[in-house]
Order: sequence, then structure tokens, then C-alpha cells
Amino acid sequence: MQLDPFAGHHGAKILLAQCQARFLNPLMDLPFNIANHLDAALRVAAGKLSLLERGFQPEVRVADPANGDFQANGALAFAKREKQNPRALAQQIVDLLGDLSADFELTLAGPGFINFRLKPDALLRWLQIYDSEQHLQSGAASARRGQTWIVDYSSPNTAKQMHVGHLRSAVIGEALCRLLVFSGAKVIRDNHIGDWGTQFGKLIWAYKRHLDPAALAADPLEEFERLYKFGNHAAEADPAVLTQAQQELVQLQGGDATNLAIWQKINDVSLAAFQVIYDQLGIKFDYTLGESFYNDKVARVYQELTASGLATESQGALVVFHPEHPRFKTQPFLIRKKDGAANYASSDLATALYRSENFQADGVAYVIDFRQSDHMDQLFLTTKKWFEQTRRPLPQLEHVDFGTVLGEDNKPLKTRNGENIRLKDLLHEARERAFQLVSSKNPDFPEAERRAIADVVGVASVQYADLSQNRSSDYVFTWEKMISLEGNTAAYLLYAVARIRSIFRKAGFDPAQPPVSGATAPATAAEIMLARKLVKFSDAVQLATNNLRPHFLSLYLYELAGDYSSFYAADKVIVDDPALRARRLLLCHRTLTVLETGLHLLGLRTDLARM
RNA sequence: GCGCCCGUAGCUCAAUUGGAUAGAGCAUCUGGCUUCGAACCAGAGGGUCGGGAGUUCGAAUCUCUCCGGGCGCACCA
Repeated sequence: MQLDPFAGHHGAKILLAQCQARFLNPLMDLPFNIANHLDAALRVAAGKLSLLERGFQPEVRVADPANGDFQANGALAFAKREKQNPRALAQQIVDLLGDLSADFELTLAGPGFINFRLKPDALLRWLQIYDSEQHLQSGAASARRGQTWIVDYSSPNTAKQMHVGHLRSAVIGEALCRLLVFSGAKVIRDNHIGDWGTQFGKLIWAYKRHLDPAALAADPLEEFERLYKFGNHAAEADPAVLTQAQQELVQLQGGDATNLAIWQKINDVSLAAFQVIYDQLGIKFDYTLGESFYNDKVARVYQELTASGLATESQGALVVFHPEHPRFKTQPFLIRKKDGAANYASSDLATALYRSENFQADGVAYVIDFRQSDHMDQLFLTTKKWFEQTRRPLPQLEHVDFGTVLGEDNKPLKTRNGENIRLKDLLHEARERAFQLVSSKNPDFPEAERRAIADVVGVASVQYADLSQNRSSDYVFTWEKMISLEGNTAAYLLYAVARIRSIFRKAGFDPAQPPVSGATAPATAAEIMLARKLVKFSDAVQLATNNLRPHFLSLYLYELAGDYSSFYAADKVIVDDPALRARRLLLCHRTLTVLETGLHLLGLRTDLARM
């Protein structure tokens, strides 16, 4: 906890009040997450009424601002179960919450809602404590301390360009990593690339016969993609080619030095190209353990699953059925093909084992699109039974699924000639469009600065368009909506950031060290609205993290930026009255801090002074 | 055929997982820049939450049933 040593008379009174409060009741301190604080207080009260042993849950949540800051709904469900009068029960609880009245206005509403509204002095205190990204994090980091999470995301196939289909996994996955880190978990970022597929037979066939060295030097991935298509067409047209391609694959898998070298080169080039994309998206993997890595680890899977009786032979293949499941009792989980080769189920099972043994993972989040939910369900079911039989700890397995990126015709987004849009091109166009816009708004900025701003705004817009939406649904991708920069967009949030920086710049203050001592409690309607929003940052983070849904945080940040804009329009910051100015500078600074912290959690850059 | 997901304002999307009068943006209309950045703000209109039935203090959310749309379902990953 930090207190401003230069706080004036008012600050001293607050300090005194805090000390007294802590002496009388430790719950009176204001922690990072106020909802949890209220939850604890309600449990104490419910304990005195002997409600806890009968299953009382406080059910504290953020309230509609019209009703208060937080509300506790637990009395309703409890009274219903116990056939009591909910309002009378809520009143009994409220009567025991006297200590909270120093910081909150408590009211009873409707059939038994308990409403909590933070008093301005309490708002001020919270704002004084949580004054930096570090302090916000230290407040949040207790939630998942000690947990290890593996996030399996992005996972493109090598020898191919990344395209729009790879966008969501990368963007959502990175945001989840950052959210989990923020809440105290150890996070392992694992790029489970597809580097051992059957595409290599045709590709190596074409590489050996039709390689264009100049094209390879200019843009290797482009050339590999051309070669793959060439090989694919040739194999379709001529069975002899297909046979040769299959032969190349057999040689590769048999460890042939030439083919392995080609394969290695393809992977190296692919990973380098991926990294160019990842750099723009702020992604850095801890591990890139693709399918090839598990090549020699699948035999153990076959052996263990067969020995345990989970896997059986069927039509020549090794499969797992789940008799208790309505569908998977007949729909097999195919873990080894009839030709003896591994498939993605084999390597996914081997991966689950490896992660359990080597990383002691408490949780694994698979950021993979919804079309693979059958596969994920079968994988999780099989892993669960397998680990139980072998007495291994089972990590929490989460399929973080997401919908398809659609074009304006409501079909999966493609180029005009029906090809997938490359991520490289998409990000380039985003930056280009942002540059045009920045240039039209601020033609007087130097070009280099306009470029730098466009790089931030353009990429952030693409990321945010994805993260601001519930991942479960498909979403329609339109440049119009994304780059026109109105409404719930990255640009709107970054504009708020730029305007706050502008105030500090114009007033000659260091944004890191604003003169906020002597700040008084928020008082105007806009100030109070903004302060009330700021203290709910932790709830948004918690909601986003617990549900593995970043859009909860996006929505919060958008509302925060909106409240700031209203405040900015209503209340002038740089005024003569020192206490009033300090108060408003404090609000500006904390808004900047929370906005940047939140945007960083989503994986966006915020490094622009103006835009 | 079996199963999963979805259907909310003209359009694009929310709704803290069963809570209070279903909210935003775009578009439309009205007002606000000699005052810290108007990429902004204030306000207005716009809804049988796909239809119907049920569960209960309370349903967009849960159950059933229709109607529409998307996606999976034996050797691609």
C-alpha cells in the first residue's frame, strides 16, 4: 500500500481513518477487488445468522450504476430455498454490516437486493492506492498464485502462410496468456505447430524437381506454397506422381537425410515468417513443440491405452469408444490409422501426457476453433479416463473455442478470387488504412510519426475487433467498422489515451509523476461516474480471466473510455484551484494507468503520444 | 439420420451465466468547438429477445417443441 507523503490535511484524515478502521476490523481496508471484500463481509454476517452451513452464497456482483456499485443477490435464492421472506432476511444481513457503512451506502431494494454504493472518500482512497500497473497487478496476482497454465494457441501448419483463419487463435490466446499471468499464474505459451503432416510428401516431391531458387530467396514461404500447390495438382493429375510423393513421405518419416534437410529448411523458414506476424501481435512463445516433436512419443500412447483397455482395434485402426456417451459410443476417436501412422489424435494425446509430466500443468487452454469441438471432447474424455487409470493428476482441460471470421457476405472471409486472406496482407492493409486516416486527421504530423501511429492503431484495431466480441460467435470482419475508428474500437480507446497524455504534455507534467497530492474526493457527476468505473477494473479482469473471455475486459475498457470522454467534456482539468486540479489530474492519471494496463492485457500496444 | 453452436433495434454486437426498466456503436434526427484534442460530447426515435408452451418471487439466459442458419460425424489436421 502506498500513501502520498505530501497529502494535505484531507489525506492525513484519511490515513487516520484507515488506521482506525484496520485496527477495528481488517475488512475495512479497501482491497483491489472490492466485490471480494464485500463477499467476505457478507459471509461474516451470514455466519452470525448461521446461514453459511445451510448453503448461503452472497452472490456479489457489479451493479447497474443506477442501483449502486455492487449488489448482493444471495438473500433471494436462499430465502426461496428456505421458504423465508427474502426482504426480511436481507434486512437481517444488512443490520450486521454496520462496519461497511464507513465506505458504502447500503440500501435494500426490491424483493431483497442489497445494494452497495461507494462513498466519494472511499473512491479516492482506492484511487490513491492503485496508482500504477505494478500495483494493479499486485492487487490482482493472488487469484491464481501457484497455478501453472499452458496455453496452446496459434498453431499454424508449416510450409503455408498464416491466413485469417489463424488470427483469432493467436489474438485470443495471447490475451488469455496475459490475463492469466496478471492473476498470478505461471503461463507456458506453446505453439503446437503442424510440422509433420502428409503435405510434406507432395511438397518435397515438388521441391526436388520444380524449385525456383530466385523465388525461394525472395520469399521462401511464398515459394513453398507454390510448390505445394504444384505438387498437389501434379499428384491429382498423375497417379505416378502421387506414388512418388508418397515415397518421399515414407523416406522422410524413415529418416532420409536429404528429405529431413528439406523438411528442416521448410520449418525454419516457416517459423521465421510466423515470427514476423507474431512480432506485430506482441506474441513470443516459450515453446514451439509441434507434431514432429511427439513423433517418437505416440507409441507409448498406443501401448498404455491398449493395455488399459480403453483403445480397441476397429476396421484395422486403433480407436477409443466411450460407451457412456450418446454419440461417442459409436463415433470413434481414431488414435492410429490402419496403415499404422499417427494422426492428430495420437499426437494430441502424447502432448497431454508430455505436458502433465514435464510442466505439471494445473490447466491447459486449447485455443482452437469450434469445429473441432468433437475432437476436443473426445480428447478430454479419453485423457480423463487414461489419467485416472494411471493415477496421474488431471489438469483442468479447457477448449477455448471461437467462431469463424466472416466477410460481409456472411461467408468465411476470402479474397475476391476465393483464396484465404493472408495475415501478412491483412495486417499490412490495416496499417495502411490507419495511415491514411491519421494523415487525414493530422496532416501536419511528420510522416515518420504518422507511420508509427498507424502501426500501433492499425494492428490494435485488428486485435481489438476480435477481442471486443464474444469469441463463441462468428464475427463479420469489415474494414469500415474496424478502421473507421468509431464506437467500440481500439482507436476510441487509444484516442482517450492520447488525450490524457496531451493534457499532461500541455500542462508540462510527467505522466508518470503527476502532481496529485492534495487531491480531494470526486464530487461532480462526471468525476464520480469515472471513479466508480475505475474501481471496477478488477472485476472486469476477473470476469475475463475466469471465463477465458477477453471481451469482458474489452467492454469494460470501452465503458471506461466513454466515462472519461464524458468527464473530459464536462470538467476542465487544468484549473487554478490546486485541490480541484489535483483531483482531476488524479482521475486522468488513474484512467491512463487502467486503460494502458487493460490494453496491454489484451496484447495491444499503447505507445503513442498523440494520434 | 445423430450431435454441437447460433437466432436480441434497419446493420454489427453486449447483457457479469436465473436478477431490477434488455444496453452500446453504426445509420437517421437535434444540439454543442474564440475555452485542456470535435477520431469527441449531450440528447431523440428505433425491440412480440425467431414462434409457441413450461419451470418460479423473477427467463434473452433453464426445459420441451416447432421454424430458420452455421458446423461436425472412420483413417486431413
